[in-house]
Amino acid sequence: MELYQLRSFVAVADERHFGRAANRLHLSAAPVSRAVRALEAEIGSTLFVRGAGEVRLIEVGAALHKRAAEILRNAESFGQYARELRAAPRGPTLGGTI
Amino acid sequence: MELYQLRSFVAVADERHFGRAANRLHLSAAPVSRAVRALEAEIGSTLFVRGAGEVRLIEVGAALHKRAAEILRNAESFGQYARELRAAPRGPTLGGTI
DNA sequence: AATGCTTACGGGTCACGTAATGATT
DNA sequence: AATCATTACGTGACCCGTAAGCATT
Repeated sequence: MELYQLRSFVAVADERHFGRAANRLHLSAAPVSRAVRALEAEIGSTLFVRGAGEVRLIEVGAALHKRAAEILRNAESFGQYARELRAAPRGPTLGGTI
Repeated sequence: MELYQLRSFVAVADERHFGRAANRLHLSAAPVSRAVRALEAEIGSTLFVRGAGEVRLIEVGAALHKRAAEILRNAESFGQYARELRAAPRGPTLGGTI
């Protein structure tokens, strides 16, 4: 499992549409579909029902959506925090000079 | 930023040694070094001091280590939770039949 | 000289985009 | 017919391992 798969999963879950999810990720629809398929294969269960002109989360997918979104938020927060620390890299190295 | 980079970062931080981190990840030392280097480049700051026969986290690295480990734990938990849900996929689809 | 991190190099995997296909309205 | 997800196909990026380089002890 990799973050790019979770990004596609969450984007589709939010947009309820593979095309819009792809636009949001600056990708074409094909890799988004593949990423979700790969995640579903790894999990062993589908996450969406595709049909009726709508993409909808099934129960398993809805439960995992919250967790996936949390992981992505943490990952984004990680990068943001890192940049903040870089802006203020005051203080000695851990354990003193090496 | 991708999970494989965080895996290398956390492994090196835990082991304080690129070689042992590589063994733990079933990789050679080279890709571990590259993954950490890439993360450091993306962040804009080094994370370790290499030298004196020891690898040690600097302050920035220590702060990010905790966050990175948490992300990896969440990612692992995600997979585990997914398998649990697959084992008991009872219940209707969200919003009823499509 | 020995240990260990890093960089160079070549190869194989895989994620991407375009285009064709299938399914549904 | 139109829309949309999926699959096929070729290409480019990139991650990996091996090997050479460099620093420190």
